[in-house]
Amino acid sequence: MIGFPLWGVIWAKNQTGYIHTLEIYDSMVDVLGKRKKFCLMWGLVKEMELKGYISLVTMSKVMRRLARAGQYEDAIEAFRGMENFGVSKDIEALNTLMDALVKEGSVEHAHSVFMEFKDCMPADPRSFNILIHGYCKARKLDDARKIMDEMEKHGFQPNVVSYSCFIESYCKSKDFRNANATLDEMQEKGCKPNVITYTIIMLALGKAKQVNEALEVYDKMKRNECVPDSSFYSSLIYILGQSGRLKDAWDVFEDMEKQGIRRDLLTYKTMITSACNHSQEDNALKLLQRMEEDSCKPDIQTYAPLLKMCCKKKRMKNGKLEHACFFFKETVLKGMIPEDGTYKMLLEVLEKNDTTEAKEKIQKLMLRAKGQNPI
DNA sequence: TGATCTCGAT
Repeated sequence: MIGFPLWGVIWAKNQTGYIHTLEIYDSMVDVLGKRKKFCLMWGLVKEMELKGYISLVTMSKVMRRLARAGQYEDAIEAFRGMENFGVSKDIEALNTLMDALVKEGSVEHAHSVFMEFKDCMPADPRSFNILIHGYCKARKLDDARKIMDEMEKHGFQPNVVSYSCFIESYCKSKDFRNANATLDEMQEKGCKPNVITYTIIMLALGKAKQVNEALEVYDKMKRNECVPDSSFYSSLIYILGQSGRLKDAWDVFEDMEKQGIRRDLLTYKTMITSACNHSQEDNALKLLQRMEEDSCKPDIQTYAPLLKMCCKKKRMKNGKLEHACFFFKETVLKGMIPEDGTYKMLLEVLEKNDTTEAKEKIQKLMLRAKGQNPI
């Protein structure tokens, strides 16, 4: 019924810890959907139905995968037939469908399905925000505003999420004047911006090379007694690193502990990338060690900048080359596939240095990485 | 809990 590699995935997941049978089934549905094996996916859903295993989580995976494949109508059909599988077709389920349609690129389908069902299930603030998000993402601000008016007509005040969507849209088009105007407007209406709102503006300003303005957002946030989180700090470190203020980036990184904010994978990745971009190899390596001690598991993007930094040095000394090979090996041993570009770069350097043995090792590792990958 | 996220070179 189900191919062998899929069981490999389940087995691998089980190795990482206890998973409830239900979760195993749900993740199988997700994997089949990811591979676009929709016939098998539906077969599994039917099997789950007999065992009474289907929940909204299952159906949301089904709808999300169908939407991702561009099969929007099929995703909507899955919602229509949801009750046949014993999952209630309520506003929560509709919101899940709309969210999947919006995130996979069709706010139009989300809107039409909303119009179809709004009379039989009362919309909640989330329903409206999902559509506002969709239209803002598609840069259709007039449509987003119409949804916001509709939201108010239904007796819901636009909240921090609604406003943040508009702010993000303005930021994407570098219209910081309107982004700030919206920030003022929401406060006038008694809606407090939160850490996500501030992160959106600060990061956008930083990316637009307006570093001082970005740091002003940080001050504004502190004045409004909004507490930063690890995502916010990661964005701040990113901006400081990008603008060449590596010392400040390090200060923020070290300060997090004092503020009682845990450094997560993103924080480490950002700091490692900053260190690599400034060719601080030793510090980058120390960070890698520190993150392991901090029980933070590196992923493929953690090694990419390290590998790149090592390969970049055209006339690489032996020590550096060893490091590069080490990062490559770590990537593969952790079950990830190094990027093709990095792979070619490393091979090129090894060739120049006339190290055939190491080159063969890397080639073998790459084969292993590709063969090991079940998806 | 609906909104943010580090992927660079073109």
